[in-house]
Amino acid sequence: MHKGQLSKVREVLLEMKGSGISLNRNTYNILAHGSCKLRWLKEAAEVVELMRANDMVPDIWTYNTIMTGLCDKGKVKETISLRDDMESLRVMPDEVTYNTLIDGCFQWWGSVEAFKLVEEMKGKGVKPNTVTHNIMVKWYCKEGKKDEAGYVVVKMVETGFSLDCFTYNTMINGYCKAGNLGEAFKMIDEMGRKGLKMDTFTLNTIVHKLCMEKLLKEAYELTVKAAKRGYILDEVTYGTLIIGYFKNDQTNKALKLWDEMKEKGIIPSVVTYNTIIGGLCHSLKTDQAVDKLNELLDKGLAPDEATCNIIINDFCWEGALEKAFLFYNRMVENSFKPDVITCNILLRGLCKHGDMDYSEQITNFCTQGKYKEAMKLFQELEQKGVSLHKSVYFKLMDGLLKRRKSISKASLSD
DNA sequence: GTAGGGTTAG
Repeated sequence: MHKGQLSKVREVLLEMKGSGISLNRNTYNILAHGSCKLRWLKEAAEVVELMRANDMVPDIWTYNTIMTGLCDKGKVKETISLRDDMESLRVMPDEVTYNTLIDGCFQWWGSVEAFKLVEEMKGKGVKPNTVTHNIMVKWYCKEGKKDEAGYVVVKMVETGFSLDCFTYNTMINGYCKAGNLGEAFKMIDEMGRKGLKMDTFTLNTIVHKLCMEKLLKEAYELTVKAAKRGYILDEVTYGTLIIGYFKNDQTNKALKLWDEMKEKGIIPSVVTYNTIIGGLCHSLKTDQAVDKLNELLDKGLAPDEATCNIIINDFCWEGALEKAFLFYNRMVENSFKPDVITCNILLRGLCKHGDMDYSEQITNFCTQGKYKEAMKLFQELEQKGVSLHKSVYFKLMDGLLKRRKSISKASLSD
């Protein structure tokens, strides 16, 4: 559904309600779902208010849907307070509620808080299921804690849960990221022995690892073989290969794959557009990158944070810092949310030009994880009226972001 | 009509 269409749906529904036609719960839930998919969180929250104003109790689907939208955007606090709301209406959180919350918590707040939620879940008699375990395996893998991930898997089997494709793909990805391709292939064998067929996710994980190892020919041939055997290649498969070829300066092959993908009728999403735009920038083919950016816009797709970061990075790389900041500021005005990557891109650009005396000291503190000391020095210098290089702000923000502290837009645009 | 796996930017 397009944004315009959903607006229309909302309009008509509100009109119907206004003329006394009552809407049922499903109608509201579909509206909540559509709003979340478009990341219209305010509108999604309004659905609950609307339901309550019409003496209708939102159900578990309403809440779970909205909570997923909130967690995706990092609004964990709001999600938790929604959990309290639902409980007070006697809509009891279920496995889906907790799994959503736990995964969001791992992503935005870190594992300590996430595990508290796992305990809370158990305490309330909601039993962790395969999905809960898969979430834990995923985050242990991301944190490089192989043993802990393995322990969760053992525990899973012991408690009677069978491993599914998600579990295997998570572990295969974990092994690939840890540089252990051999173990990843062993997992694929094990999948087969257990009667689980590897899928496009498995394939893409392996293709990505091969590309990272510069084994482009092997990666490509694997996809050809897989396609012949009936596996579906999707935009991620192509995107992965395209990046691989760009990074190894085989621009023509990358562009050929882009065409091949489109010939197959695969419609690239914004992420895949980002890969081609980034690749073309990397190959100094800025004009062609702009063409692809325009194509993205023509298709009615919205550029995202990564698109902005890619463009800012390209300006910085060319040494066009003014353009980079001009673009950055314009985008911030247009609701672009800079993240730690934006900070690093600009920092790297600025470091090439600025006076690094104090910034180096603060950077050192940050590198050592001594954010308190870094902040103290920063404040002292500020009080003394020492004008600090912009990069210092970015480095500090980087540190603060890494500690998962929230950061205000105001302090970023200083 | 709700939760978990794979691609991009430093």
